[in-house]
Amino acid sequence: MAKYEDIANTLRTRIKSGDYPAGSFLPKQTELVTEFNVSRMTVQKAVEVLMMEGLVASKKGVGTTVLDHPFTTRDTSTLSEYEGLSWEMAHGNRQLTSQVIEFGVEFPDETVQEKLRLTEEEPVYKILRLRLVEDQPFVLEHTYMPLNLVPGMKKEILEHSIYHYIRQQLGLRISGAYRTIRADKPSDYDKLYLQAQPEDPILEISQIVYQQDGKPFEYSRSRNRYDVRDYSFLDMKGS
Amino acid sequence: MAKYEDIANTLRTRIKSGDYPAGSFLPKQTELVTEFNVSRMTVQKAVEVLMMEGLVASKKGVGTTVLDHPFTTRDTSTLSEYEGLSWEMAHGNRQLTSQVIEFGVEFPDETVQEKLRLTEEEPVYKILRLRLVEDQPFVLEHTYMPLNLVPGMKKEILEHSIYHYIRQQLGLRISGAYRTIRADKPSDYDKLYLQAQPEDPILEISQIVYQQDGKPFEYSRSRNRYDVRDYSFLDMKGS
DNA sequence: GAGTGGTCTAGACCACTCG
DNA sequence: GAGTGGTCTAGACCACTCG
Repeated sequence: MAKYEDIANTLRTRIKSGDYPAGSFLPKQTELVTEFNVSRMTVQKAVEVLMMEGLVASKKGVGTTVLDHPFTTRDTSTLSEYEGLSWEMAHGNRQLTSQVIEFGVEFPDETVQEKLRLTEEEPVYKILRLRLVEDQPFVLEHTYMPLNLVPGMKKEILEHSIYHYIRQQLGLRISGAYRTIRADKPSDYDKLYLQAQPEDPILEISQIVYQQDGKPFEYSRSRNRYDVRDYSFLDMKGS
Repeated sequence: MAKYEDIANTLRTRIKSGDYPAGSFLPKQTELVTEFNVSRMTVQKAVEVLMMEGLVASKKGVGTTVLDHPFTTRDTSTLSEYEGLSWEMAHGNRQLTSQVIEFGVEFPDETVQEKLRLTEEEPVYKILRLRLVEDQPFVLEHTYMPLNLVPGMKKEILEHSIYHYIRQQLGLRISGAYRTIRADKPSDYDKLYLQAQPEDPILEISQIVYQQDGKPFEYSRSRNRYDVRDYSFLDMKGS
């Protein structure tokens, strides 16, 4: 653990515990330098972390203020779609089960070729999973992954967490995801598996997930019942 | 303009122009030090900017790779909702018009009190605007702003860009926004103004926008026709 | 003018990856 | 062992804000 991460953690704890209340100033950088016995550059790196999280904001010539965003008081876990639902649910104490509806290998159609940057001869897994929370239909996930990047996929894995397998077994590292969110009318699949009525909207979150080297390794469309899911996030302006 | 910003701009240009093709390595940090005649810390700050933008990724002991994300080749303008639609449209060469349906002052209800952190005695503007693109209904925006933070709002301003006024005239600085995206059934308003059919889903993007000092100054719900709008963004993992 | 945060330097040590 | 990026130091100068 780097020093600046340590310091950021300490400061974050103090903010969340009310030690540095919202609206007050953080101690001056020179004070933090003496408290933690580090150079000012290191203090600044720590403060930058908190700025990225939306906890504080600095003004030249004035100081660094503790903000009062929703995220200051609420759970800090930015819901990351690619962490997988398993993670999300485990932390919410709700029981998630997965039902594998389709699992096969095929050559990608044009859309999948484009999203995953494959040729038509590079096969992909095609996966359709229904995810249930407390036995209620929650999300229908259409997933495509290139065989060569994610070898050894099994139905058993799909029934638990794909991401656990990808990270722990394959050692794949994720750099980020490109997401598109839209509203849609229910498809026949949605009506069947999500028990959506014809007039029930669907919230679709599609994403392309990238490895650290920039190669896309997952393209998925998550179709959510409109009444059980929204998507929230904090969008901080660059410094 | 800081040195590291200059360097980041130069490197970004080289990446987009194909000078540093996707998949290749960026020059080593020591090489960049000699080229730009700066210290390595400054080079690193520049590279960090590009990492945040999803253009490159570094690996210890290896080097910094140029990635091949959608954003590497496409327009880099991350659509920021709080920039206002006016900006977005001006850059897409599509004509945006605004129709003010409601504009008044009222005491906030409980929801608005909570979102904007106001007491029930602090009045807010209530604004309902229909925004049309090429004369087609596009978004219906319900907006609330506290009077004391945004004084002097006029109907004339609403017909153009609220954000231009807030930034240029009032000098307000924005730190970020908290957004929630969901799908919904059309309301009576949506049916009337967006010409939504009863079975047409609505994509709702609601946001609370914060000033630099952490005070919320706008709460809005943008109701979009499902067939003309989606919401895309790049979610990069923290370093 | 005094104090603040933002940037920058010229070094240093380290963990990591590769052959 | 040689090379890489990540972190850190102890200084320095600056633009900005405030009284």
